[in-house]
Amino acid sequence: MDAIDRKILSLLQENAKLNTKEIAEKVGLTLSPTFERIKKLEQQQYIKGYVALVDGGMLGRSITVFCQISLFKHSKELIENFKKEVGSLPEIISCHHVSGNYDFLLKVAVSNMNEYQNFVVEKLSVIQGISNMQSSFVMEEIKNENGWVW
Amino acid sequence: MDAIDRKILSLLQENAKLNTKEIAEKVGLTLSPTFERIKKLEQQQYIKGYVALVDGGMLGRSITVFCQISLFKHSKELIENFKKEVGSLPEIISCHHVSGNYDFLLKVAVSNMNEYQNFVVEKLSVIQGISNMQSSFVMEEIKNENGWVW
DNA sequence: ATCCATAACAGAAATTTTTTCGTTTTTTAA
DNA sequence: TTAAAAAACGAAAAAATTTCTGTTATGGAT
Repeated sequence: MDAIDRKILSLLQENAKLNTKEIAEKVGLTLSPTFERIKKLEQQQYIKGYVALVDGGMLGRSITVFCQISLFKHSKELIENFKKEVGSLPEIISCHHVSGNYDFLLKVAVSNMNEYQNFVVEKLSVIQGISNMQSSFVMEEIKNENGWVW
Repeated sequence: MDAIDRKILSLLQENAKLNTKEIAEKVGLTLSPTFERIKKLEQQQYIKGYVALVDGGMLGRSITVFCQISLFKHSKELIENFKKEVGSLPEIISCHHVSGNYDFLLKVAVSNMNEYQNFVVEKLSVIQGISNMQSSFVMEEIKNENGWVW
């Protein structure tokens, strides 16, 4: 893992459709060593996978909400249960267990308010152990990198 | 945009390395129409791009923090300035302008506490207009989909 | 029922990309 | 300084993808 490897990661996390030749040019190597480096980065799992970025808005998934969740108490049982439920709800884009004023931060995406209400009332609030919930509606996405290399 | 297109999006957002042949099999079409559909989805920007998912932890980017930011007042000038500054800070993975108890939610990734302190003191707090800041450290990432199709 | 437009099909050709391999260069350590 | 290891190189092959045909099927509208 040297500077060239990082450069390769940085390029691929921007645009995974770059082919080996193009990457080779950009990092200043020829095809073969570049190819070997990429394969190695994949094998070693520096690269976890390749995905297409889909425009949620174009599919009508236009409302995004961040929900702060607090549990009654921090028992292992409640936490494990909460994690399990989160995994099964497709409306939940991301979920982080955090320290601080609340316990979990959810990012939720739905098509409309009705769907959001339904999500909260029927799916989220029925999870046991939740003591408090606070929603912040996203008005604008200013930045959303998926990159970790720069 | 029909059910087959959505299936294609769903497959590609999981794994962009699937080739046309494999996708064709999974959606029950042959190569040519599948190929045309994918190209169309790209042209119409349902697919915004293809990226490699890089393991931040393996690169030492091991601390993730969510920061809630409040501004003194919601003037256009302050907001525009804040957005501009956010764009130039690579530690900020994402930034959303939200409604509710605070104005902006940042996701920040750094290598260690020292770097975080430096980020807060030297880069974030110097942005004009910030009245309040609250940090929540991520203890566990329970879910982090980049998908919008299911 | 028939026509039209759209979508799917099958196959082949052209192009590009990936992969491999032997050789050369560079780096590292003794 | 020299020997061993690692990395880079260049070229060729193998494989896969893209692109292009012309044909057939499907679905709606008249």
